[in-house]
Amino acid sequence: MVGLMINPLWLRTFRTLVDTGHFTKTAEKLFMTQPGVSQHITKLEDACDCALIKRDKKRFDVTEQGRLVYQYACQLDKSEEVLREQLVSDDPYAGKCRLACSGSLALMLYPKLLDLQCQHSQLILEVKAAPNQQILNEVQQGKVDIGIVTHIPNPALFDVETIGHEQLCLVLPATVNLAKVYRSDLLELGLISHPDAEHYLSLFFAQNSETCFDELLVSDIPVSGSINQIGQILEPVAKGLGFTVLPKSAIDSFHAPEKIMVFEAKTQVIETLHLVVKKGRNLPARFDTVSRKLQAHFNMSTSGS
Amino acid sequence: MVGLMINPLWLRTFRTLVDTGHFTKTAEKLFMTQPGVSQHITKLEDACDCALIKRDKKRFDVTEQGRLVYQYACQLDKSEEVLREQLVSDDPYAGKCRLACSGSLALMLYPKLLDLQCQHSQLILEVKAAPNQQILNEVQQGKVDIGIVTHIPNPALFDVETIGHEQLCLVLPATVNLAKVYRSDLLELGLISHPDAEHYLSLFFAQNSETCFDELLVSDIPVSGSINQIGQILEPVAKGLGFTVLPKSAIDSFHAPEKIMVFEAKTQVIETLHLVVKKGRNLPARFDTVSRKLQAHFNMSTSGS
DNA sequence: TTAAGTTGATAATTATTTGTTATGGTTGGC
DNA sequence: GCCAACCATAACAAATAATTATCAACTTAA
Repeated sequence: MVGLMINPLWLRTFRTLVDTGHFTKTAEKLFMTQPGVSQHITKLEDACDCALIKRDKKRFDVTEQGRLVYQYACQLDKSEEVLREQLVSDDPYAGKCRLACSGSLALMLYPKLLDLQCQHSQLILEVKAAPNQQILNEVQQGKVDIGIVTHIPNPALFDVETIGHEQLCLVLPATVNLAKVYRSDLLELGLISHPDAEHYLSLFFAQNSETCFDELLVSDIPVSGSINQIGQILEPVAKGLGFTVLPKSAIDSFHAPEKIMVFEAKTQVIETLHLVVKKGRNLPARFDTVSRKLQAHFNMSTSGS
Repeated sequence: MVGLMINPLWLRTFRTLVDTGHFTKTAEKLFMTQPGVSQHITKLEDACDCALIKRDKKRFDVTEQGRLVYQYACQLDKSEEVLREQLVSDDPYAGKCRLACSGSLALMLYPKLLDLQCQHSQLILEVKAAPNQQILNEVQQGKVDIGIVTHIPNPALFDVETIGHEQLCLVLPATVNLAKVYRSDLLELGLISHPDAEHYLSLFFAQNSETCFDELLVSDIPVSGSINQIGQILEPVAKGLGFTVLPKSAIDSFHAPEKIMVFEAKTQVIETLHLVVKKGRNLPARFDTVSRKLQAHFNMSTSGS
């Protein structure tokens, strides 16, 4: 490791030295004395470990390395200016937005968000599919900026806002083909599990406990398969290997709907979606843009269905 | 203007602080004391004129601005590393090469040099067409790295190397169509001038003084037009508006050769091409690459014709 | 709840760095 | 050849940075 770091002050001096071609004029321009300029150049040359100018009598030529350093100095200047601009301006259409949500939501939302990114190419969207608890953790740790979860978290740690609803459906293989589904059917088939399966299922049972699934516990159901890729969850179901629970939106996009059967529950199981942000964090303007886009989506889909 | 400049040392501290999440650990890692870390962060925040971390009891969260500055720090780190690499390595296939030569040479050489750039995309070629004297000036001032000129300049100021030859030709409108051209013809037509026309013409007269152009002086010839774009010089000649002198290579590429007539002089007028570099400047390796390419071109064209 | 042990902020002091003045050696113009 | 301009070096003063010492707030464990 080299002891010296390149000091931007030296770079500024070097830059004006190259521009003016005179040590004395550089000193004047930068409101410093001539020996100061000499010293800055010496320091910079030490830090770069090479000659930046070739001193020839009274004149000097910029060396090859000097040119590179000059270029670097210009670039640095520019970068810092850009940074300063970024620091003060809160551009609603530029910057990175990191969102975490369930796989099924990601499937729905990412295309919408990419539309937004197409309109504003400076707006970078990063969507991560994760189970509820992980979303909360990552929001808390600052690994993502906003999360969408299905139950209201600790209000001491998060700022929460409701943004939409999702209907949960029980999906079985089409081969089952029953008018009514009993607990024995589920126990026989087994669950095709996924990151949110247990949570969804417990909601389902809770709201339908007095119909066909009397007193069924999630822990009673054997797991007959598992996959954490939203697009593939229904594959084993279509093959008759088990059942699962998923939001309606995720089922609608399945490529072979004739091979699965969606069970119509007595009472619809609706899950509320909450936008969560780490408590006390005031997000920059671009998150409003994204948030508005999300809300537009959910308003449209609820009024549309 | 903001008083404080962003110090890379503060940035390094900030970066490790964000990475570790602890002031104390940062201090250990950077072989400094804990108050030093605190001070660096404070300084950096002052320089950025905004909070970079949000102190919450013992923990802290990186603010939006903090993220930007962190990103900036990483970028800076990378840049400096790249610079240091560039400073030590003398890559024969990367960097900028600025060449100045006559317009006709540029016409010939630039495509060849672009071939080189296609092979090595890091090698940036900048070719500038200029008259002889300007080339020498710019080489001297360091505005271009190498020049190609047609007469040997002051050896105290330049390092010179011969790299090739060019035949000069007198070009007249095809309508003239004479077996022999006399001084009166030239005086009547007038010269279509271009940056090197006077120089070329004086060479021509000097070597053919005892044939048809007895004692003709360049200053005697009226100028009937002028253009500094090599590709367009022959247009007025083709239209019968005047004559000019050009290197053979430039004439060969004219789109309407039937409208012009190249005068066959008694003694061929050959001009020697010299590669010039500012005296004492030792060029980096990439100039060897370019120089070799140039030499290959001239060797090929002389052996080929 | 309290006591011990961390952790980060602040103040005071010391060390280092930076910038200035003073000075001298070359160079180039007249 | 002399004078003025220019840059380098040295010595010193000013400013800055790092350290030690200390304190307050929180965490953990008894």
